[in-house]
Order: sequence, then structure tokens, then C-alpha cells
Amino acid sequence: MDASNLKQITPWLWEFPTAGNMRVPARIYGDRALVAAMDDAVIRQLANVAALPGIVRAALAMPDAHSGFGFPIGGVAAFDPDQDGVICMGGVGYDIACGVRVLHTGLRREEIQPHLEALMDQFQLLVPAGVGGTGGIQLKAGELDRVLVQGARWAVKQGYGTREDLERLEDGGAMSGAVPETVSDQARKREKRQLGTLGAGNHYLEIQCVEEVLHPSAGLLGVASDDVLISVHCGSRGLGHQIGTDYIRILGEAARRHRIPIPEKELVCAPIRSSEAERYYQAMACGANYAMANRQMIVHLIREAFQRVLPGVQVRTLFEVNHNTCRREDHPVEGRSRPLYVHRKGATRAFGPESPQIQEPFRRTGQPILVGGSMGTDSYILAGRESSEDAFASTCHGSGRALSRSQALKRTPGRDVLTQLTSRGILIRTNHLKGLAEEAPAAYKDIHQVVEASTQAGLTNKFARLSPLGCLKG
DNA sequence: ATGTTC
Repeated sequence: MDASNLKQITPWLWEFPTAGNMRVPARIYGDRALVAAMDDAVIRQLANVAALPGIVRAALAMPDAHSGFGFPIGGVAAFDPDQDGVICMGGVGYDIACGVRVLHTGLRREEIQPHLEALMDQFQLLVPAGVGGTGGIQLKAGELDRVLVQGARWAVKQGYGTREDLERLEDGGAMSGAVPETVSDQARKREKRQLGTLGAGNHYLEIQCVEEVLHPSAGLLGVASDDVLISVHCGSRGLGHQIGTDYIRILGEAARRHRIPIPEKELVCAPIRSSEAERYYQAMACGANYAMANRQMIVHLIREAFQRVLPGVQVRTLFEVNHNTCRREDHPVEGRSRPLYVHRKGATRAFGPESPQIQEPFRRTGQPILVGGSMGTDSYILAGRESSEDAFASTCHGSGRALSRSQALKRTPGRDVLTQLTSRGILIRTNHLKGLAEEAPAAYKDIHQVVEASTQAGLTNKFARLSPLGCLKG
């Protein structure tokens, strides 16, 4: 992207001014190099989003943004129900409430090292992974509806976790507003035996070590140097994908009736107060609850693996954050708190300390966020700040793709990626070499640069830098 | 991301 077409607001924030049918400007967070490296489609898609009814302040892109289906990945947009604002499928994406759970093993680097191979083997054995992957639990008749409403709380009630896990999940593990009747038979059919499965693509389960503590309050999150953590990155599987697919048609018809122009298929939307948008929100909340239950089931499998290899180890939840959602949240608009519908696609919430909109354990630090690097690179723990409110309390979610999947496939064969990572001492487990090539480190932006831009822009503070020890890829 | 182009 040619940054000379953009107005520099700060060295970490750029603006594409309102033009044509845009109602608000488009703004991109990132340093000059990150913005210059973004594909032009990011601006085109942000301009499309900026033209939607009821959009507030600006259409935003985080420093890890790249083009997505209809709406950039790394995109944020908020809509006001009193200004004919809309709910937009593309602002959530297909993998509803994809997110990251972060666990603490209670172990230090030297304690885990002799058991790493055995642990990775057990993870591979116990956690089903891959496209179309089943092997998750078979739900009894009627049970799925309870999962869709209760989310991770359902899993804990079944004995797959603890109350302490739930205290550290968004909404205590159950997003409100879920109505199972809005989820199609087709979506239910695709769900069969996928609860407790990792999925494919950039989804992973990684053992990580705290390399560097970067904030004096890191201890409040329970993180210290050389601690061994686990990150689980996955989402709502076939069920969430089918909900997205189903509502493209429903929201598309609504958009036509309300005469909202839809330049790209997945940008379909409907007025927040229409029955179609209400139903989409209810179905999306079901997808979010499925994703949170899914991660909770995987946490249970991780604990099972530890029981086999290192019995007695207590694996605790540190936090979880979703990065593909639309949520009703209160935000100040022109000095007054307003209920807005905030879409974050490949972007996470980043409320600062004291915010009533985050779980109680995080009120002193701000919302904790795991920003995943690509496979084999560092990750960061960040926490939200009050100044993130400029971006509707949002920040980046990962390092962000620099190459498309097909470009990455051409660049490096999967076997070479495996060799490179192994030679750096990272244990890789996968059943799918092609997937490894698509997710090669070279296919991603530089995580350090993305995190630095987010920090300099005032969206988040750095709390810790993590390095990978072992990775199970979907 | 995804019953890997319904």
C-alpha cells in the first residue's frame, strides 16, 4: 500500500479520509513499514466498511491487518443502533469466536525439558486435529443446545474443568444472547463429534516458555521468567463456519430489502434492530459458546496428558480472549456512554484496568491478550490500556499473514519447514505437512514489529515475551 | 477458517 495516499496522524496511526460514499474515515494502526507492506485491498475493504449505515468514528485496521472476506482480518468497526447501525457477517468471519486460551503449567523450563517429547506425543494422541477432524465427544440428544447456551460452563458442569477456569474467560465462558433455535440443522450436522478438536490452518496447541518479563505488573497475571505456559488457538469448527454460511443468505436478503449496497459477498449486514440481525447475533453467540466449550474440552485433554506424563501437575487457566466476534459493549461517543455493536475480526478486546467490561481477575492489569506469532516464532502477552478506547478498546491478535496460503506453499515445502523448526529445537507434531508449509514463519509478518506498533499506538502494554518449545499443528 | 471449490 502506498502510504503517501494516507494522512499521518501519529507515527503509529494513518488515515484515509472520508471520500465517495464513506460516512467516516478509515484508520490504520502501524508504523510506516507495516502500513506500506499491507495489501491495497485493506484500504478498499475499510472504505466499504466505512460506507455502512450507523458506523461510529472510523473503520479501523490493527497493525497485523490483511485483507479478508469482505472485511479485513485485523479490522474493527462499531455501529450505533440509534443511527441505523448494522450487524455485519464479514465483521465476524467464518470462524466465530476463534481465540486463544492460555494456561500455566506451574512448571519452569528446566522441569519440563526432560518430558517434552513424551508430552507432545500425548497431546498428539489425545487432541484430535486437522481439517474435518472429528474424534471429539459425541453429544447426547438435546445436549448441543445446552452447549450453545452455556458454553464453557456446560463443559465445567460435566466435569471437564473447574470454576477457576471460568472466572478467567470472557463472560465467564458463556456469551449472553445465544438462542439455539437460530442454528440450522446443517450446522448441527457438521458439529458431530467436533467438540474438543483443534481444527486446521493456523490453529495450534503450543508449549511456551516465558523468555522475558516486560512489565512490573506481570506478576499480577501469574507470569514470571522461565515459567512454562500453554496456548491453545482454535475456534468454533464446522458449526461456526456453517452459521456464517447460513447467514450470508439471510443477511443478504435483509440488506437488499433495506437498500444497503453490498460490494463484497461477506459484507452482508442488516440493521441491528431487524429480526435478521437479531437472529444472526443469537446464532453467532451460539457459535461463540461452542468455541469456548471447545477450548475448555481441549484444556481437559491437556490435563489428561499431564496426568499420564507428569502426574500431580496442576494446569491452571491464566486467561482466554476471542478474536472474531461482534459484541454489544458500552463505549464513550462524544463524551457520553453508548451501547455499540463492536465487530472485531482478527482483533481482540483490550479494555484497560478498572473496566467493568472485563472479568474481575483482570481489573488491575487490564484485559490480558495472547498475541500469537507464527509457528516457531515468539508470542507476546499484552494487556489492554485506557487509551485503547480510541480503537473501541481493541488491539491486534497475531502477527498477521504476509503471504497467502498458496504463495507460502510455493515458497517452502512442508518438509523443509519441519527441518528448519526442528533444528531450532522446537518439537513439531503434525499429520499434515502441507499445512506446515502454509503456516511457515516466512508467511507471516514480524510479531515484534506488530506488538511494538500496538504498544506505541497506546492500544496495549507488553507484559511478557514467550518462545515456543513444542507445537501441535492442526 | 472450512465436510480443503455447495
